[in-house]
Amino acid sequence: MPELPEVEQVRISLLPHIVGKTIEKVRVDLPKMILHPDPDAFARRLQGARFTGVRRRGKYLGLELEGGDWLLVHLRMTGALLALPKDQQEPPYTRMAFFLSGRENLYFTDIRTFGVAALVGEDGWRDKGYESLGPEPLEPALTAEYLRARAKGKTTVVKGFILDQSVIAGLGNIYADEALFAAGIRPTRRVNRLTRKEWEALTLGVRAVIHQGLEHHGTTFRNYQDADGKMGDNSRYLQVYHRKGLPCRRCGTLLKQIKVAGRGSVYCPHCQK
DNA sequence: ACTTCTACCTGAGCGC
DNA sequence: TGCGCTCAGGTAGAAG
Repeated sequence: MPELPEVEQVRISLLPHIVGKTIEKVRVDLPKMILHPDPDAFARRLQGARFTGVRRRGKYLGLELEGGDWLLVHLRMTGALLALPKDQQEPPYTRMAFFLSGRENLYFTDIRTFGVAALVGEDGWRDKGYESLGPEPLEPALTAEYLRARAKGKTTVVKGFILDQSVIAGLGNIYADEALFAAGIRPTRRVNRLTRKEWEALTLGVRAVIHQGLEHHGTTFRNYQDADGKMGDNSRYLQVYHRKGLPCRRCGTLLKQIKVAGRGSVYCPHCQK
């Protein structure tokens, strides 16, 4: 569920709860979510470790540990990291619990169980998805020229292209639709048919919608919440996502929803060409 | 190599 | 109320 702005909000809200805290014990309830090492070694190696920071890359979180190891986390569709007082009941759908020094514990909850975690350290293990991430939307490396070059020789639809995490890190279905609306480009357009001008508009659109999402602490529709259980308020500012059949905020035309690259996609038939 | 489809899960919302 | 169906903010791997 969470895309870049939501994951960034999780990162920020997590910091005061875990930095400086020691992991006294780890309980893994859903072994398949641990990518590396095996769940027993995972829990054992984390025991006694201390959190020193939290970083984000695309939709991945890196929970940094003293000594250089770090915990790679991807929330996928419905994952959440929640910090709660020890005397409070564990949240529903808890898949993993970190019992910390101090007054709180950290819970990895996940309804659909797609979320994953891994311990990354000296043993050289790498996560493929993480390693192949493209540039961050707000970094200077994301330019129209870069996108055009990456699209060279491809014929795929632009919606699928910008959802590809190796092209741009962090866009998901919401912000992809929003970026395409901002750029005036239909999600079904083929990347080999986009003009330079459109690549420019798309680059600006991606930056703008991600920036806006960050400002509003992310978008919440159903499951997403930050480490304090708070919701983002960006949904109020969305132009197309979840607005099928409603009038375009720019021109009044009724917004359409179609399936593109396997994902529900909303667009304005008048504003997007 | 590229593109599209399917699977992985659970729950919410819809029509009947 | 309840059943069956579709859809959901993601991505890896298979199939074409």
